[in-house]
Amino acid sequence: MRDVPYVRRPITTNPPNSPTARQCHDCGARHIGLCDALSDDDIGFLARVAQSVSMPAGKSFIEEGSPSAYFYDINLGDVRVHKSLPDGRRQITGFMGIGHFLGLSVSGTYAFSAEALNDVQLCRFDRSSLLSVFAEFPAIEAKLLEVAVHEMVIAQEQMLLLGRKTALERVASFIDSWTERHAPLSNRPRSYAPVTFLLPMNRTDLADYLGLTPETVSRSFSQLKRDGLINFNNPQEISVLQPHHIAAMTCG
Amino acid sequence: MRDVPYVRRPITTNPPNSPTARQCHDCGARHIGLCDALSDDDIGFLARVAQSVSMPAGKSFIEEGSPSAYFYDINLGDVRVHKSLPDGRRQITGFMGIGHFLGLSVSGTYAFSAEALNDVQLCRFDRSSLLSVFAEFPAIEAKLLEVAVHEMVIAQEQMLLLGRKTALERVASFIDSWTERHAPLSNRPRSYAPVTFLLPMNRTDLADYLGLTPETVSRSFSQLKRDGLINFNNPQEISVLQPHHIAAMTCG
DNA sequence: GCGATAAATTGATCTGCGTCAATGCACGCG
DNA sequence: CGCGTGCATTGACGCAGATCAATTTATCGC
Repeated sequence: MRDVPYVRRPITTNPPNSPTARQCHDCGARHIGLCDALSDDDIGFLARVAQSVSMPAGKSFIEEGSPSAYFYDINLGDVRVHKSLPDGRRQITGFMGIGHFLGLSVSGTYAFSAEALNDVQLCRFDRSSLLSVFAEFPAIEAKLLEVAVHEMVIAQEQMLLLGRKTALERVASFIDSWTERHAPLSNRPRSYAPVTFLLPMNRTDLADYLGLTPETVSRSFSQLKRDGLINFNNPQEISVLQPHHIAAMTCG
Repeated sequence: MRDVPYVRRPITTNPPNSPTARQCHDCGARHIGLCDALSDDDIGFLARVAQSVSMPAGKSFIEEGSPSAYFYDINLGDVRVHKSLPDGRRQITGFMGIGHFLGLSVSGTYAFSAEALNDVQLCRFDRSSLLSVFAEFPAIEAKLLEVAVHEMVIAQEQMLLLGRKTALERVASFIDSWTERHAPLSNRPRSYAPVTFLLPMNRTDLADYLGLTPETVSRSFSQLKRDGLINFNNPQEISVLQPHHIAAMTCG
């Protein structure tokens, strides 16, 4: 535990379940998102101040309004982020996967809630540890800014979707972005080849993400099935038969 | 022009209309937003690499999809930021005022357009200048991250509004946030006192911001008038007669 | 494999907001 | 001062998507 190869200065004692540098090297998020900004040498420092925690499917680990004690980086699994109104209406603001960070806060309390969609492994930093990481690695803070700017671009696209797109366009936009997530155009042997993947969220989650009802999401899926653009082997497993047609329906 | 008091190293020659350090000191945004992160001594550096530019009302100065050559900080006036679909549907993602920054980009092209709502003065940095500012003042980059995180919180609130609020709740939310902008609770003699201010945007802009039509915005305003919660001296000048009632209608 | 349970789908109906159209109102200009 | 132009408001009507309800399908424990 103590023999991490590259410790510049002591910050805190190693928490009991802290990952070793080895663990960081093997981490699913090693070359995605934030950690990609660090060299193999520097990654050891991170291992000193990070705690590895896991969450069972369904577990809520960030509560809107509670003190923002921790900062997280997703190592494995999928997470649902949302805001709620007092009467229970819910808006899911994003589905986060491996390499995404969560929990930065200026106000001192979380502005959103987060739940595990499936079994999730997280890299956890407490507030003070995070500050020491920033102090030691300005590259991390710069990378974080870069990521935040990118999140902002995605948020603006989602506002366009929620404010101005039709139900069918919303569903098509969702399918399109998840097709891209699972099979980037650059990686596809033929750009128009069908792609099959699993959706970690249910129809209600999808509705709360797209500003619709579960019924309307289902009807839109059915229409796309009827038109031969997609197919479902089961409600979780979607086959995008005509990715380019779906992309054309997103309206930008 | 050349005798700015605090130059650490030469970066570029001074552009012809660069503000002097004096100008930075007198700037409307000196103690708002980004520049607030700098000391009086350090602000001179900024003056070396910044250009002061002004835009007439209605002028578009950022075009979605064009190369992100510049970064802006608003010194005076109001700006409308939006994204569009190919068929002309528009979503305004924000109305920015003094001290707001605009134009950070990761991809190299702007993800949104921006127009002056009234006569606007901007502090402009080109890409390379901005990088030199970051290198010289890590505090600016840290502050930028803080601001970006805050923007993200606001964006998530807007997604909640667009996805899940009724027309009346959307309009009330807008009035509430602009009441807060013009007369923060902390500054008000009595928290429930009426507040009057000017709206720099028209009903169509408002509709494109709230995901509604101008007619629905107008009808919602009329209902709030009928209920005695607001009044209009003219379509631009709103009096919020019962700020606490309006706040209660935003539903969070 | 077989029932129990929850989720997804489909159908019927309703409604909030959009659409279309007319009127009101303010400001600028000859 | 009156007229024209553009925005805001108000009214009448229609429809996309919500709501309510029934049916089908997937999953899981036994």
